[in-house]
Amino acid sequence: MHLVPADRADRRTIDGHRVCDAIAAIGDPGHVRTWSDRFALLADPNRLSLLLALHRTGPLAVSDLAIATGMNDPAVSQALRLLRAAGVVAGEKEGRVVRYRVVDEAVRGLLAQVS
Amino acid sequence: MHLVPADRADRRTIDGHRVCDAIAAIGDPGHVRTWSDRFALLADPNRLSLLLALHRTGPLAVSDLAIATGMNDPAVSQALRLLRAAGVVAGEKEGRVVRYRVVDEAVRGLLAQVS
DNA sequence: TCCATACCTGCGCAGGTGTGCAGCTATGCA
DNA sequence: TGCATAGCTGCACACCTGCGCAGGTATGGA
Repeated sequence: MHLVPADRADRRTIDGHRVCDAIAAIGDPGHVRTWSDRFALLADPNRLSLLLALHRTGPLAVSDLAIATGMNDPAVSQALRLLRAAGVVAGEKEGRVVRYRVVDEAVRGLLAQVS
Repeated sequence: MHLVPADRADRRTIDGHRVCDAIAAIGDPGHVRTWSDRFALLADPNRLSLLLALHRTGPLAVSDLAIATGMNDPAVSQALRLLRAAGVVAGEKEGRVVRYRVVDEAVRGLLAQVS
């Protein structure tokens, strides 16, 4: 199998066959991108705190999240907007209170690994 | 239990008791930081590609990683330096070839979730 | 000794990201 | 109707990060 793209087929390899294995292991670039984007959402301490709180204690209001994390309201709001745009959390409006929860299965799997 | 720090004890809560649950759920800030740093290492498509290649095909040389990912050598080198400084990968020198592998258990767990 | 190779490092730039501030919208109650 | 509260948004700023380029170090062979 020659999985090496033509534009770099002339470069010297150390272990030629393992290069092909590596390319197969990496797989679809779009898929890799999807996962790196997911990891990026968890890469901020504030966002990770929000997600851990939501994941382990269930639906929470924005104000309560702000108090629990020590962030101020706009910061929480913007973080949740980002997470909502990515489909990681969803908010349910009850009167003037919005309670958020984690809805992405892949992210829940990652949060479960945070011991 | 009153887990809310004094500096924000006067703020209004929506669900008072759940705030305490949330604070307990978040846990030690240092621990959260450790994990967000870990996620940050996986948040770059190039670094994630390198780690997936190393994780699924075993030890690989820098040049081969460069060919497999389409990066050029300095970029691979710098990425590996970052990962090595974080204790995620380790390199073994054989002559003038350095083969890297993933040595961090937590990261291996995360990589295993990348289906 | 000389050279090619494998890898590493420093530097500078472009691009993205988190945050605070001020102000806006919308809901509920008196 | 008037007001306080919950939440959202826009903007400007400082900060960080990834990358390419050029050049440096170390190993192995002619």
